[in-house]
Amino acid sequence: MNRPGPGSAAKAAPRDADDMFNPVSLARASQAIVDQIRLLIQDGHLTAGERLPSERDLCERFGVSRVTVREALRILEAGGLVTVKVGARGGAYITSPSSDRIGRGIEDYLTMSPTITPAEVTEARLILELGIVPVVCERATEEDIAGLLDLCDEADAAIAAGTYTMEMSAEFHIRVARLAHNGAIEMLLGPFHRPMLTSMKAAREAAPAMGALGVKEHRKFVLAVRDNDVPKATALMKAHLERTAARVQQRTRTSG
Amino acid sequence: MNRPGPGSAAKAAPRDADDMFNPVSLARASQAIVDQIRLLIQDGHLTAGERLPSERDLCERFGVSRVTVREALRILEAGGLVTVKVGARGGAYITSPSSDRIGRGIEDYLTMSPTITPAEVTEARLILELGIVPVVCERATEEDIAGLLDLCDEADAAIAAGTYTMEMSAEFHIRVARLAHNGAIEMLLGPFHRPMLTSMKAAREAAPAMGALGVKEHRKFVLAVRDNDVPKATALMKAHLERTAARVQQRTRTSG
DNA sequence: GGGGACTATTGGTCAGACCATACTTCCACC
DNA sequence: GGTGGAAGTATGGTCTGACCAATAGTCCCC
Repeated sequence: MNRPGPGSAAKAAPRDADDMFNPVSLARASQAIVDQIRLLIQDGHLTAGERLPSERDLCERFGVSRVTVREALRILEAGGLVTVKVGARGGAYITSPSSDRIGRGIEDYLTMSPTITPAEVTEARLILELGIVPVVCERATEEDIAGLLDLCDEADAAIAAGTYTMEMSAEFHIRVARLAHNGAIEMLLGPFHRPMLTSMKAAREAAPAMGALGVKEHRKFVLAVRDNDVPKATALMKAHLERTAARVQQRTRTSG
Repeated sequence: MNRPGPGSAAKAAPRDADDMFNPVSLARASQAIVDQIRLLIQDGHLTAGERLPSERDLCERFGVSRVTVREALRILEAGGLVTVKVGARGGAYITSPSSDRIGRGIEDYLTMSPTITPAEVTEARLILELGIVPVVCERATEEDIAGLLDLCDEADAAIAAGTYTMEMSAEFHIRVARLAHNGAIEMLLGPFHRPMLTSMKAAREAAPAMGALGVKEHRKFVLAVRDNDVPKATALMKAHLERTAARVQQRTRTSG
């Protein structure tokens, strides 16, 4: 492998006037590789399940060292575009981003972006959870309803035993979201629950009786869904979420 | 630095019974570092703007080589948790994930997940865009309305000149989303437009007159928002989006 | 014919080195 | 004394060559 100077490998290497003007390559070689592979995936030249050449192969093809290739793979892996397996027949396999991975990204954003207030997060969640109610009413099956009611029963038992947690409440909402039978919605809504949880845990300890009320509201909502009563179900969910939101807001003193 | 064998640096190194049972460390040292730093950020020990030690410092602290530290930084960078600057006073700075970065992740997911059909994406978009209408009506200022009307004028002119593109349509919807004045919603809704675009571009060429109708609908929607007529604005947007969705569905032959 | 050892492939890591970049300091010159 | 450029320094970006660890396939022996 020719070596035009380690640090300038990512550069244009303006050897002469012939290839002097076309380059404008990125600052980082690894990023350039990521962009290339990313494009190949988007254009369908690489599809899920396919296997990239080995790292040592990619080195030669891209004309960079293994370190650089590996950094590119780490970036792609972090984005959920490939998964890397070790051992013979191992390597980087093209894969579809998973809901979990994207969800964690959204979660990070909701949690740590300074420009987003808890009030905004709550509002966004409200819009999503209310928006799916018609879809949920339309698509919920008998088993779905029964499953939700079982969950309510468990929650009641937990409250009686004093073991009810916010996780169980979140579980209910996640299950409801799943009834929309829409992966995109499930992916968008999932990340909202974990951050909520942390900010609500303390609140619940201050007012443990609220949990019982929450479960009551959950149950009434399920019954409305069973009756296919969209307006009632929407109103119930709205009241439930807004009451919850008020508690969060009370604690976190948001500016919104 | 002691060197217990390169490949086993990430392992538990079960030297004797004393520390034999606590480990269960990750397969990859770089991932372990990512998890550690991630936790520090979440727990507030590292806040946005702070600077991590230099790569060479981190090597010593974690007891790994620079390659490993760098891979960890690439992963964190891909997740938008740090940005790396070069030169003196450079290094890894803790940063909040940007809307763009997360948006691209969502976009990847919507585009490439095999479990998500175009119909689901369309439905999710419908729920979001309809859900924000009340908020938009409530918060839109005079300038906001004027800006949207200007955009409609430009679109009309472009149609007359035959230069109207789907990008301009998407721009309208993005601007509307921004009127919700909610960063979370903007972040969630943004990624929906680019994938739509690609699947709609061809459709428009098949029916160029549709563009004019779309702009008409845009304008009527803006006027409804100006009048604070939530039901009317919602109905208009619903009809507009469903007509668009029908076109997409017609082309992509989704199973949903 | 089946099970275990061997081998090849491939990712994971290390060590040390060099270059490119950007900030800091300081000195010479005006 | 102020200013602009030159040298110094800290830091990321990359390269090289090597070894270890994990895994799948193969082959040999029982």
